[in-house]
Amino acid sequence: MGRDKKFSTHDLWQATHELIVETGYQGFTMSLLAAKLHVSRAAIYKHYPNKEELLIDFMVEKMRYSVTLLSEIDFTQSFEHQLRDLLERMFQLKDLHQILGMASTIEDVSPVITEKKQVLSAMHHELYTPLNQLITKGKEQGFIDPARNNFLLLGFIFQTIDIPNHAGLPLDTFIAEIQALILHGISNK
Amino acid sequence: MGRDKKFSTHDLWQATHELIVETGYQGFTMSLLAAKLHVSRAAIYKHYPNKEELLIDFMVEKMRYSVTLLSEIDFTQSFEHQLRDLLERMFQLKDLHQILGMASTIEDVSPVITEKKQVLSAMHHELYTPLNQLITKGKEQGFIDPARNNFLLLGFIFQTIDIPNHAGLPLDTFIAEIQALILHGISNK
DNA sequence: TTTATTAGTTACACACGTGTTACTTTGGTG
DNA sequence: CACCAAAGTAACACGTGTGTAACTAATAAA
Repeated sequence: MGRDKKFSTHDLWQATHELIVETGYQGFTMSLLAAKLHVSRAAIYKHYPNKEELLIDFMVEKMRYSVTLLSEIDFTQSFEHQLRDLLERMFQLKDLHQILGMASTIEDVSPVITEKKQVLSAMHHELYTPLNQLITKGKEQGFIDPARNNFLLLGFIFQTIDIPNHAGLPLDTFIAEIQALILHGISNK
Repeated sequence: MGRDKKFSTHDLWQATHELIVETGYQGFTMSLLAAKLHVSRAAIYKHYPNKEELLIDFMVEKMRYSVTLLSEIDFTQSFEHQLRDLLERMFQLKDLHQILGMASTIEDVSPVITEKKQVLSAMHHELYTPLNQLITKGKEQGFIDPARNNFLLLGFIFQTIDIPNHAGLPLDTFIAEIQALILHGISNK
């Protein structure tokens, strides 16, 4: 019963994704989102009681996808192939990574939000485990000095993913270059 | 003549710096700034006609300092010492780096702003030159493969500076670790 | 001590963001 | 066809941010 919807849940997440990438968390407004969906602001409030709950649900959704994507890596591969596989997957998640970084800045306007922020934070750790496993493997197989701090290596890889492609290299060579930088730094081999 | 000022230009830049680090560009308001200076909002408008001009002047000021600091590097040092020197100086500029990244998001509310944004952008290139010189030196002295793209190496070094120190390492060892990562990546030597 | 000048404050008008309420539209069901 | 329920809209109250104008306070010079 009732009349037809003007936008689906999928439309909503799509528009939210675009808008948050375009304007950032602070610039994200319900008016802009409504405009993107060709709908009045109040229509969105029929589905979500406030902006914060909408955004946190969006992030949980994206996080779920990210965790799945990274956990699907084939661990039987060699260290180097596994690294390459991981990098390619992390590249797919590039803007998600920054979006998810905004999660902590969402205001705790209701207990529901506080709760879901903790869920997100837990999933964030889950996201790191495939990367951690890779580092462990690298240490075992002699690619990485076991004395090295895992947090540091993790941070290093995450930061390296975000290098801007100012040179305009094709994606394949760009990823290959980044892999080389991660493995051997700027030094001549 | 006239009465005593309640805040100096130095106070203003200090408060602006603190506030923009605390709240980010979007969260920066004249009310918060005024509160930090223990002054009414209107008092600041006696010095600056609007928020944008204040922020762009602040950034030009900071940029000038950054360019000077990086240009003071001793180029007679060895490649590795010069890199270390550079890294230490870039660490001093850590929050400045992110602040200056916000420059492009300042709205062009007046032609003065558009003009100063271009000045900032030009100084941004100046900031890169010491780094570029270092890379060139590294290529000449055989530390770096000359075929490698300078933009990529530059981006790599800039990103690496921003690795979060989650492990809580002391600054000295942290910088040393980062230098090692830049030079040789995660690989065992 | 009077006065000019500069610094600062209070109060206003305006714009825009949020969330709610009362109303309208639209489609299936008895 | 009547009417009910879901979906949507318009309009309101409220908060907060910006920039301005009229007023007040303090200090140095005449």
